Amino acid sequence: MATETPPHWLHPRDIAQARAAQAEMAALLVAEDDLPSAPRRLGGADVSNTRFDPAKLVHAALVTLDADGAVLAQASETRRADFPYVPGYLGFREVPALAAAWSRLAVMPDVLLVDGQGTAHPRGFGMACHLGLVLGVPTIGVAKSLLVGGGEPGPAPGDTAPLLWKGRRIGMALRTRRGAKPLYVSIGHRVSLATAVSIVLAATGGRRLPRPIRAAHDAANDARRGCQAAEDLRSE
DNA sequence: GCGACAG
DNA sequence: ATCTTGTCGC
Repeated sequence: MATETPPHWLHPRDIAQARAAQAEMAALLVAEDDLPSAPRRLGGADVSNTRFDPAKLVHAALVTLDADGAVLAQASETRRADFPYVPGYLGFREVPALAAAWSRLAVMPDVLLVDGQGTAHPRGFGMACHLGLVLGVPTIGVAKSLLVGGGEPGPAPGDTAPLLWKGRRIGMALRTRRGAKPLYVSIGHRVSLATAVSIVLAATGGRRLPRPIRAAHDAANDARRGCQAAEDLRSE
């Protein structure tokens, strides 16, 4: 797995090359469990953006939580996005910064929950797959809305419904909280869908989003605000 | 050709 | 993703 990373896997010159890179990478994904058994250290990954930002900065953050949900470590990386936001190619915009942050994370998690799709993607290669493959780490895609496909779970927490697209099961729609929109869980890398759903559900502290995702979101926002504060001081 | 479209 | 207060409901 974690061998070398061809340049175009992180920095394709255009959409055509990005699409080809996704096909190359998708062929290397592992869809079976290849991670420690519980209790596990769960990681979270997310990116924050500033609207109308001419510098096009992406603030990426990673966090590692212990079995009780306490933050054991966190790392963030801010850099200019060298790829635009294009639905279906989010990995090329966010993975480079996340990978940089990963190298500075003091405590490695056993599995990483990524804010975005895994295999619930037009070509079966969402950003959770992208990040997992580049890092060689088990990842789970946790999306708040759909990119492709559909599926409506029952109203009770824990209810699921297959996320179907073109006759294929690409993930699972999961109700994590009554009255809240479902989450769309899919495989990233080195984990099975059943395990992914189990982990996400267990990490929900009565909230809609699993703890690692919330913590990563907070960390990414902190990184963004920190940069904003620095910019403000510079211009005064 | 007409919509849809993770973050 | 981001801009934002109050407000409805458990």
